[in-house]
Amino acid sequence: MPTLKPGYQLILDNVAKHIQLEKKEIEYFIAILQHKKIRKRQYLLQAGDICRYEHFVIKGCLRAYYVDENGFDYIVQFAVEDWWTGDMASFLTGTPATLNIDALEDSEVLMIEKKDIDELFVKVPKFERFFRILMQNAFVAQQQRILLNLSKTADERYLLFRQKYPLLEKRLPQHQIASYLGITPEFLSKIRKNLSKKKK
Amino acid sequence: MPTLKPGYQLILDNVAKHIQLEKKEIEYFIAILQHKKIRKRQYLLQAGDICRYEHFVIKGCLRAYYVDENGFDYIVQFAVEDWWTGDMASFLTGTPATLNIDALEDSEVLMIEKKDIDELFVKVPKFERFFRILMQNAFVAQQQRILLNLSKTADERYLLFRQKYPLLEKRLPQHQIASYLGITPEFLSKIRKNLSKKKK
DNA sequence: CGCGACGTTGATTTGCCTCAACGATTGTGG
DNA sequence: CCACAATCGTTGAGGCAAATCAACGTCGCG
Repeated sequence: MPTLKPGYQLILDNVAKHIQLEKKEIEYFIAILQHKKIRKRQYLLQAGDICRYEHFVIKGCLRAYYVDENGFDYIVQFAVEDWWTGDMASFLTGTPATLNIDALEDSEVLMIEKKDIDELFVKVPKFERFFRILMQNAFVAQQQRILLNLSKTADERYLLFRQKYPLLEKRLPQHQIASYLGITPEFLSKIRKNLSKKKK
Repeated sequence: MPTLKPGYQLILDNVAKHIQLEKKEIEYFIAILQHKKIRKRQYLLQAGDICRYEHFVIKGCLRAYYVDENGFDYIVQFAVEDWWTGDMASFLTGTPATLNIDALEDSEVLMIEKKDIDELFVKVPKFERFFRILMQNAFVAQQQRILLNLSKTADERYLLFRQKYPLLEKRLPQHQIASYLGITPEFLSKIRKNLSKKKK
């Protein structure tokens, strides 16, 4: 096989974690991928638009977030290299997105259009399995997050976040983490101050 | 076709919402279902055990919940007729469950064992699609719940819960709803008092 | 340079919890 | 069938976690 551009290798490896593809299937899959670069602060999706793609990040970092009526935003997901993102509700039903997705760094994604995925499911049913497994894992992770939000205090959640995503913790501005944890940036600052005190 | 017991018709209708089955496939599917009755207060699954089944509720009402180190419990899901439940993390990985599931009313479920589901996916690949869609919908619902927990106050969440699940709101004891919403029963009581005041 | 993004700190307020006491209802064993 | 306990909801006093608001320091960058 000719060597692929690095991003494409990343998505093939991602797929290969759950299903094995034939050469022909790989070619077909690669052919429906669309490559896109997004500059820092640029939108990949805006609330109100219809989300017609699933996105796989091959470079950089994105955030998916909801903006409430008062203009506050709440991050539902970060997506760095090797992660999938999108507004699933909008994608599935074709209704306007409630989420915004934008880039926190200059980024690149591979996108699959809905009609191509639907066709992919028919032509290569193994992908039904792949996305089922993807969704199951996401489901478990989200359930975990719901439980943490219900049962833990802010500093516990922050510590667990650091533990689970040490790389993200270093890579992201603090106020983005605060938004993900559901607390104010000021309060996160105070939490960190307390923690550094305790360490001594 | 001979008429089926009512619970079986319910699950077939549930499946039929997303995939169409041949007669043979229906028979095969029905054959792997296991029927079980659970009395009120009885466990369907206890934390620490391994969850080997997916459960479909055909009668009654169950709750899936996590108990923290201090003995407080947090409800992650209610399941009434026509809903699926289980501890997905345990089911997928074969590790001990972190969730408990028990019956809030005398209930009945149809269960599918993991090995039978795995075989089902191979013999009737359409079920990959079915569970993919099921998971996608669950994913969207959970994401919604995360957003509500992050962005809304307790009374807003309560009102939205009533709006979304009016039947559950009538059927469940208040303190179970409080646990689902992530507030204390006392505080829910005060919320309700305020709301009834405002209505006048 | 100057401005905007980011983080910190302190004073004050508030949403929700804790604890305790008290009815109402349910259910259960004697 | 009654007595008593357990479950469920309500109410109030007090406390704490986290939000709000405002001021200020520090970068990085156009």
